[in-house]
Amino acid sequence: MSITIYNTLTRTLEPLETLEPGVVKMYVCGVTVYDRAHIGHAMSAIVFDVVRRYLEYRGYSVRHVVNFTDVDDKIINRANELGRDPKELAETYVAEFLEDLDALNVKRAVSYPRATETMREIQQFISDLIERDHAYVVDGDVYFRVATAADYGKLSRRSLDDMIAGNRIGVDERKEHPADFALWKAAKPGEPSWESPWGPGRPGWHIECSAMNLAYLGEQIDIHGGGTDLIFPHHENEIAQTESLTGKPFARYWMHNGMLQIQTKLADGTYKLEKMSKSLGNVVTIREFLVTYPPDVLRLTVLSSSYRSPLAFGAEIAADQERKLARLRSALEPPTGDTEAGPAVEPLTATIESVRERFVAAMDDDFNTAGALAALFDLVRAINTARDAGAGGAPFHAAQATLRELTGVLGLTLAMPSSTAQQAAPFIELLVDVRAELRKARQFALADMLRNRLAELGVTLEDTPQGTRWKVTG
RNA sequence: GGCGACGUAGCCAAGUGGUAAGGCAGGGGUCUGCAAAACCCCCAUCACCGGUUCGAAUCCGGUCGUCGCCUCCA
Repeated sequence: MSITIYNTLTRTLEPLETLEPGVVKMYVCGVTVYDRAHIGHAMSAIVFDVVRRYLEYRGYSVRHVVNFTDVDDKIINRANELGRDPKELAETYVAEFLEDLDALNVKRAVSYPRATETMREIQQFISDLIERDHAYVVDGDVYFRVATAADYGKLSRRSLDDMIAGNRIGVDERKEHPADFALWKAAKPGEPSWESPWGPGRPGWHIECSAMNLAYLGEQIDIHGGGTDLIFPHHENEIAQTESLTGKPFARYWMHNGMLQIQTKLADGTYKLEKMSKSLGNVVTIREFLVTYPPDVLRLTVLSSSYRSPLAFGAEIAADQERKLARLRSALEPPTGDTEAGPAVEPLTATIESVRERFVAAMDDDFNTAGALAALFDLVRAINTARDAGAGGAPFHAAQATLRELTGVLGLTLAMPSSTAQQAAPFIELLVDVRAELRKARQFALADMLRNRLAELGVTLEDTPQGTRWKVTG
């Protein structure tokens, strides 16, 4: 069995065949750093983090590159509003975003090139396109000549005729074709600019990704990723630029994640989905999210559905995911017996291998994380059942190790929520001991009061035959 | 208007020709001083209409609905 990937370019599922055996060159479009990143950005990062982790699990070495667009109108406008330097502002958001990714357990890419630090390569790329008549200069701007790009529109399935027909009023008349797009923009007064053969200016958005791919990964790559909103024009234009220059197919597999949407419950009990946008005032930044929920909650939400579909998110969904997480963690509770053979253990041992097979089969099928999770939940049940039956020792721990390993491939930490709990632990244990004495003395009213008060503080007590366990849930 | 994606139980959702995974919520049990957790059992015919087929959630056509994109500059 091999890994199959849904390729937006062909709209089909294709087996993964890398350019170089055992190596996957993967480029994912990052963010324009003009504001704090939101959970939609996080979704995309998580999706491709899981792709990377799984490819690594299957033995590939993944050369993962993610860009930061750090010069752009939105950044300049924002910097002007705040009275700050655009580059300095952008780097602030870069640093914040990288911290967010760490908090979300997203593995860092191999490199994070910035547009402003790839300027020489970008200019070279543009020069080469001009030289080959794929681009032209007008008043210090440089435009890509779309008519010269073979198969322009093949990714987004549009034709140049459609684009002319559907064009809005006010097309720049200096452009040869309405669909021609800027490779280089002449500087306006007060804007950050770089010297170039065409005069001072800055790069267009699309060219930076083409140039970075060429500089960091070469003429051809295996996987190019991003959100579905980038299919047109961004990725379409990247293809036009790169393939016009190299004459070779650019990315073998184009992967696109669906957009995150906000679900809200209406007064009449029904639900509605909306895109997350500033105008609707429903943007949730990663920072805001992490104040309320553990990072695994967002990851589990992403994993629960297909990466290609729109992702619903809201308070109710997050609460569901938290309970799912608790269930996954329940299988990591220690054994209560030590039976290592016989009917208490045999079903568990059999389950381990079948679960791993189902996990791999699901993930091989275009990273079907929801199917993979279903297999893991069956392992959870098998472990809990075996524990109830008295299983322990090596077979039991092997099952738990498998669960940890496979959830780890998905990037879940299964960590308990609080770190402050560590400091409170001695005090909680003191109360648990006192309560144990009360129960022994059959002072149940007082014992229950202790349990209830601790619950209000976010500490849950569970009485088991082996004694009382406590965990932080708040 | 154009291009594309999608519509599976209260919620999230897997499943692309052979009679619906998984999780949450809900109901009933076991266990427990009572709980909690865990375990067992129950809970859908796949937006609608028509067609192809021995057989369709799964293929084709249509209807309704949801979502994304339709370019910076303007």
